[in-house]
Amino acid sequence: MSSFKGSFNYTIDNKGRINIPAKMRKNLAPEANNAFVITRGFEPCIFVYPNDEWMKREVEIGNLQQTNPKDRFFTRMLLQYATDAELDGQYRIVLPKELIQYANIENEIFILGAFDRIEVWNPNEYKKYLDSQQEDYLTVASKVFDKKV
Amino acid sequence: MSSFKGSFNYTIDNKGRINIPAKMRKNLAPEANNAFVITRGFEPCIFVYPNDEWMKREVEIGNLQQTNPKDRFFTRMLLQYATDAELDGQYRIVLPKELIQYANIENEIFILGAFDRIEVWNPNEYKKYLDSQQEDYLTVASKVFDKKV
DNA sequence: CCAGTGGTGGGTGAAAGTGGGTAGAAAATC
DNA sequence: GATTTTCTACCCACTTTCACCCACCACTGG
Repeated sequence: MSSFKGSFNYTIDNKGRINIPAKMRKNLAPEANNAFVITRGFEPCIFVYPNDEWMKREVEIGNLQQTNPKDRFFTRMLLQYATDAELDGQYRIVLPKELIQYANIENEIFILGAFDRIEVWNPNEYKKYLDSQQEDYLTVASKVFDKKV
Repeated sequence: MSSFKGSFNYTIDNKGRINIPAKMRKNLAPEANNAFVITRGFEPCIFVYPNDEWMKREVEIGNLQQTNPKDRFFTRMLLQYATDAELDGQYRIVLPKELIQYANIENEIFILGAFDRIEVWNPNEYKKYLDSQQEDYLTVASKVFDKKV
């Protein structure tokens, strides 16, 4: 199982390539085969799933009721923007132009390890996102880390 | 299970390396594999979790619902500052620059065993913290030491 | 007083991050 | 269907960073 953490300030070149940080490569499951599925994030950012984790999402999609309009819509949204990608010789992947636009990405990028996926943000968008949230680190951490009673 | 106690006045070198005190190394669980996860503390300090203890935190994160915006926020907050680290040949780990800044660390450090984690402080920040908390010590102590009814 | 462990400092080669050229494939145009 | 244009996968090249190695001193226990 792949599991990512940490954040990195990197750049994207004019071919749309981004480097996958070495520390994240180390946390990549062998089953992922250095392959990823790139898709639209829920916020203005890009989600990069390693293959092994994406497979789990596909199973979920398979369980949806395709006769249910809401389920159909969700399926389309998720799959419409999904692209396969593989690491090149320098451990980079190419992000689709469409998604680069969607995430408002220009030159600087903020790469974030988010457990089962890697997220790619415009650093400013990420700041905006953080500012829009009311809770601070301490509150969040104590909710998740404190022993349950 | 790893469990740490005691405190030590050490130094950090200009490469950001700190020595893990020998006494703490002895309390390191074999399952930790001499590996740690370093992350932001609640106060201006750095938390260093041995791998075995960090895994327990990751289980909590894995239980979050990634379709829920709040849970996504939690995931990001908790993982953003986390970094893997391993002991080098001299039993040291490298602290990320970002966290060194966050904790206001310059040259001298104060290392504190805090049960399931190791904390790294700027000694002055720790003094400040103590001064602000002194009166609470007895309150908490009674929780731990007094006989339960 | 000596040997071994513990803490600190620094040099260096390999790895990581970044940029760009090019040939062959795919697509577009005529 | 031929020709041109656009892409893109695959190289190669450069700079910076960091993991690893070696070295040294201080202290401690026998």
